[in-house]
Amino acid sequence: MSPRKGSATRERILELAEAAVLEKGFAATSIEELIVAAGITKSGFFYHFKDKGELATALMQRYIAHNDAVMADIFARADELNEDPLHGFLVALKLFAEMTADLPGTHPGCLVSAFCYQDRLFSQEMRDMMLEGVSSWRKFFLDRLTLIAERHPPRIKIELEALADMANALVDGGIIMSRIMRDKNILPQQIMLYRDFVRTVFLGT
Amino acid sequence: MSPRKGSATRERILELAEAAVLEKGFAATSIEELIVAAGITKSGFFYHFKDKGELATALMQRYIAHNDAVMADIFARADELNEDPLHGFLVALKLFAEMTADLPGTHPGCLVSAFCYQDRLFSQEMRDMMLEGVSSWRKFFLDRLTLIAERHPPRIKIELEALADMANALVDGGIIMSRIMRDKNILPQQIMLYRDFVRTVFLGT
DNA sequence: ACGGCAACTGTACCTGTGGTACAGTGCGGC
DNA sequence: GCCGCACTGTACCACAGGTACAGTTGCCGT
Repeated sequence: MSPRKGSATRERILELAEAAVLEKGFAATSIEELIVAAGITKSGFFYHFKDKGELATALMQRYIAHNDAVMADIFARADELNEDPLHGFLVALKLFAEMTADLPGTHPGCLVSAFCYQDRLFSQEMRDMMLEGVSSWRKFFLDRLTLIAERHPPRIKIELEALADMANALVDGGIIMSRIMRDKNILPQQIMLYRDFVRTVFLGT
Repeated sequence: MSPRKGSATRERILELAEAAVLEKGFAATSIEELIVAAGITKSGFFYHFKDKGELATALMQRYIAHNDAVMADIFARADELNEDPLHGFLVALKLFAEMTADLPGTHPGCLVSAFCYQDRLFSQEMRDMMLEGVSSWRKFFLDRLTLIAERHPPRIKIELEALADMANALVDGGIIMSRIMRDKNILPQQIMLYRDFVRTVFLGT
């Protein structure tokens, strides 16, 4: 998208904006504060983004790409150490839980959750991106669960699609709970509970 | 037309506001549109709420109270039919899942989730109310799970507090997934999955 | 060395939303 | 008949988002 040598400014704005949006919400994040923090002018901002909606779109694009990369990395590391897809999955979930537990404060938040209750503020493109992102995460988990189910027949009747969605739901829900209860342990705890459930489904109690 | 004392208007504003806020977000809901829909003037609005923040607070108060009532009702109905606390819990979860499945469209949404990513917009009072509400839901589930664990020793090592939080996380996460995927079945599915997990924890596979 | 273009700055001005201030009004109950 | 609740009407303000557009700066290829 930027064929030229980089506008580091654009990236800096996105970085600042993501932190601000996750901390206090999109509407409460003013362009004014972003340009002050980034050390540019209003004109400079609108040079990079034609309006606030375009900032949101860019933010989501970046977020989904980054998230995909982090996920892929965790699962790759876990799989290196494991033959069995189930054990690889369980290790990955543990790594993920540890990663979120090791964050200095509570998890910064999920942009998708942050935007989903205000999506009328944004374009259709935004909604499609969110759908795309979540669908790809679902597919990622579903593929993995399907592979696992081949080797380890589920001990209870279960929809693998729903079990895949559960990971997403529990992470987003866990972040929300962490924020509201001001307790950073809730998210890693919920991830470990999901892990317990998956293990139980495929290995029994 | 019996516009008795006590302001029906205030309630009408809250009703309209809740629907609008859940549909498109708090920031995207203007006072202007609310007063047009409610058939009052701006002055009328500010007679009832000193500012938009107070509307938010009233909205949350109402939401939590309503939610508590619905929950209490479901569990009361489920318990009427069951001696065993576990079976009562499982029946209640099924009733809850059916209730959400029977909604005409997707679930209208959870105000707590909707507000949690923009809580800097609101007062400390707001954040305390949300904490209070979620804490009481946690306690509600935890008390129940504790009762269950006395009769049915858990088959796997598990923190009952985390299992209680899981219900909240999964509902909020499930609603978010339903919205993003535009699939009203995800929420009831996730509730049933939680039910499967609880059953498995206390009864085994 | 020079022209061109990306990446800005500066100034001016407009709109919508939230919010304040306060005087006035209709009507139901005592 | 008059008190006061639940409003209406008018006027006015601040600020965020946004438009418009002319000007500036510095790196890049030729």
